[in-house]
Amino acid sequence: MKKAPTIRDVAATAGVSVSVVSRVLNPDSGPVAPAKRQDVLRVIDELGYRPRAAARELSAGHALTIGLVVTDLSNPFFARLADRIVWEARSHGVQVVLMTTQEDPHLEADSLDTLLDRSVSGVIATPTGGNIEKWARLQDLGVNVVFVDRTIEELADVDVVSIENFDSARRSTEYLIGLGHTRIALVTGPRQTSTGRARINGYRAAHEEASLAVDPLLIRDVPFRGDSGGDAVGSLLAMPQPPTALIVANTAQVQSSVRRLVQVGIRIPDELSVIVFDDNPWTELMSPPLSVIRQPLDMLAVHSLELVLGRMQGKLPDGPRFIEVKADFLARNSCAPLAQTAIH
Amino acid sequence: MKKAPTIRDVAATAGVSVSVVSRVLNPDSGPVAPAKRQDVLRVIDELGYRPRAAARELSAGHALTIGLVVTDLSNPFFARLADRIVWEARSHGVQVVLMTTQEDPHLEADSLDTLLDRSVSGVIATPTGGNIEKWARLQDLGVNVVFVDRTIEELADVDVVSIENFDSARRSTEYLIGLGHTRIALVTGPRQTSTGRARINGYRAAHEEASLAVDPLLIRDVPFRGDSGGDAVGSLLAMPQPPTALIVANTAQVQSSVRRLVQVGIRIPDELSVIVFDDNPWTELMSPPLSVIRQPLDMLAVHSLELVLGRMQGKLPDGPRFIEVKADFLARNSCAPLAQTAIH
DNA sequence: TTGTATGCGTTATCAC
DNA sequence: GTGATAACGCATACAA
Repeated sequence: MKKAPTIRDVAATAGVSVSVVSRVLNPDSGPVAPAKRQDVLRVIDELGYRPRAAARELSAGHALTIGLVVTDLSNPFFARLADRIVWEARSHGVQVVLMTTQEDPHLEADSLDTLLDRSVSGVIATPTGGNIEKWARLQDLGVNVVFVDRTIEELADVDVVSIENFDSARRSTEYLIGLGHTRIALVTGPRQTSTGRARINGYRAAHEEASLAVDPLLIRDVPFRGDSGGDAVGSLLAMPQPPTALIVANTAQVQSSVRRLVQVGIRIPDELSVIVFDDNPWTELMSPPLSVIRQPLDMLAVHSLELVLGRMQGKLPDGPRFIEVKADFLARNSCAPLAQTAIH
Repeated sequence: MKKAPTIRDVAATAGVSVSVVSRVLNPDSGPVAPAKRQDVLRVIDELGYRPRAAARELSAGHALTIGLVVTDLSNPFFARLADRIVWEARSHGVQVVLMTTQEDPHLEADSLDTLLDRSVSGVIATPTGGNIEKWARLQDLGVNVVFVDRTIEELADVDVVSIENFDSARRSTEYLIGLGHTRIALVTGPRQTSTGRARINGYRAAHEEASLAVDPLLIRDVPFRGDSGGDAVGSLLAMPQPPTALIVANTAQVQSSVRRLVQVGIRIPDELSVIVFDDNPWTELMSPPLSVIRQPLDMLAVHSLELVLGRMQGKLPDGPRFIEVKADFLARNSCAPLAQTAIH
C-alpha cells in the first residue's frame, strides 16, 4: 500500500516548482513555457498523479459536487431520474452524492446538514415538505437549490422543474369523461404537496368543464409511503356506488394500487377503466397494457441539471425559474367506454 | 449569502483555543474540562457550526465516503441495491458517491479515477470485467474494494458478495426437468463473466444429473446492455425445434425478454414455461404471475456494506472474503408440466 | 487541562 | 515565465 503522489512529487521529479505544475493543471491560471508544460505532463502521466479533491475544495471553498436528495431509490421514478442525473453530471465533470429521505423530514434534515459539510455547490431534490428554514439556510450559504417533481411554495427563490400536473390530471379526466364515465376516482398525493393539489385541481377542472359534479369521496389523497394506494383502491371498490374509472396520480403508489386491482381480480377495462401516472416499462407488459401519463423524466433530469450547473457557473439571470415539462398521455387498453362497463 | 463559521470562530466566541474545540468535536482525542465543553457545545449550536468535510479529509488523508459503482440505475436490481446501501451507509455516518458505468469499461475507468481523487476509503462495485490494473491500483492505494453480484477472478484479495449462481440455475433447471421438459432454453450473461459461467454450469449440472443431453443452441449468453435478451428470445422461438421452457438468468435482460414474449403473444405456461431471475414486484402482476429466482438484494447490500465498513475500521481478518447468499425459488404460475404443453 | 505550531495538498498572490 | 509563500479549515504532537 503505497501512497499517492502529490503535486510536490511531480514538481520535484520534473525539476520545476509547484506553481508551474499547478498552472499546467489549471490552464487559464497563468502562463507556462511549452517545453516545461510537456515535461510536466509527462511526469504527471508517469507518476499517475491526480490532484486530490479534498485539497482543491479546501482551497476553492466549495466542491465540484452536487447533492441528489430523493426519497427512495426503490421507486423506479426516482431511480431513473437519478440515473439520468448522474449520467448528465458526469459529462460535466461533477460528482453526485446521493442521499435518500424515505419521505422523512428528519432524515432530510440530516442530509441537508451533510451536504452543507461537503460544501456542495448545488442540490437537486424532491423535498418532503418540511425543513423550510434549513432549505433557506442552504440557499443563504450559496448553495444552488433545484426542486424537481415537487416544490415548497413557502420557499422563494428556488428553481423548480416539474411536469404539468394540472394539465395531466385534467387531460386524463377529460379522456375518461369523454368515454362516458361520471364516477371517476382519483388517487393522488397528499394535499399538503403542490403536486397533490395541482392534480386534484386538474381533475376538478375537467369535471366543471363537463358540468359534472365531483363526489369528494372519490378523491383520495394518500401518503407517498406504505401501501396507502392499495388501501385506497380497496376502499374505493367497496363503496356502495363504486367508481367505474380510476386515475392513480400518485406515482409512488401506482404499484401498490395495481397490485390490489390484480388481487381482487377486477376485470380491466370491463369493470374498471384505469389510468396511471407512471413511465414504468412494466405497465406495458400487463394484460391489458395500462394507459399511462408518461412522465418525461429525461426532461426533468436534463433541466434540473442544467439549472444547477447554470447557477454554479453564474450564467443564469437572477430570479427563480419555474420549468414545467409536458407529460404525454399514452392510451393503451385499460380504458373502455362506460357503455360496455358491467353493472357492479 | 453569508459564509459558514469555522472552528476559529467557535474558538474565539467561546473564549478558548481551536484545539479545545477540536477535542470536543472528536471526543477521544484528548481531555477537556466539563465546563468548557458545555460552553463550546453551546457556541457550536448558536453559530450553527459544522466542520467542513474537505478540511477533515485533507487532514486525515482519507474521506468518510464510499463509492458505489453500478452499471445503470434504470435497472431496478441496481436501483434497489443502491437504495439499501445508501440507507445502510447513512446509519453509519458515511456518505455515498454514486457513479454509473453503463457497462462501459471506459466509463468505469473514469469513475475509478474520480473515486481515487476523492480518496474514498471504500468502493462497492459491480465490475464490468475490464480495468484489472486499475482495480489493483485502487486496492494498492488502500481503498477497500468489494464486488457485488459479479466478480473478476483475475483479481486476488478482493471481497465478493454474490448469490448462489450455480445453485440457483441448477434448481430452476431441475424444476423444469421435473416437469418433464427436455428442451430448456437458457438466456444468461456473457460467458466472460463469473456469473454467466456459473449459471451455465448449474444448468449443465442439472442436465447431467438427469442424464439429459444439452443442446448448445439452447444456451444464449448475451450482453447486459441493449435488447439482446429480446433478440435471443425471438431467435429461440424461431428454431426448428423450439424450447418448451425458458430460463432468463440475465437479470438485466429480463424486461426485454418478457416484452418479446408478450409481443409475440405466446401463451404462458401452455406453450412455454418461464422462469426469470429477478425480484421485481411487477413479475407478480403479470398474467400469469411469473415464477422467479428472487435475488435477496437486501442481503447483498447489507453484506457488502458490512465488508467495506469492517475493512475501513480494520476489524476484519486479512484475506479476501467470499460471501454467497441463497436465492429463493418462488414458484408462481408460469410453469406447467410438459404433458399439457402444446406441440409447436 | 490547555494552547501553539505545524502539516495535509492545492490554488492564488506577488515578487522576481 | 517562474518560484516562494500565504491562505483554506481542521487535527494533532508537543510545549506549557
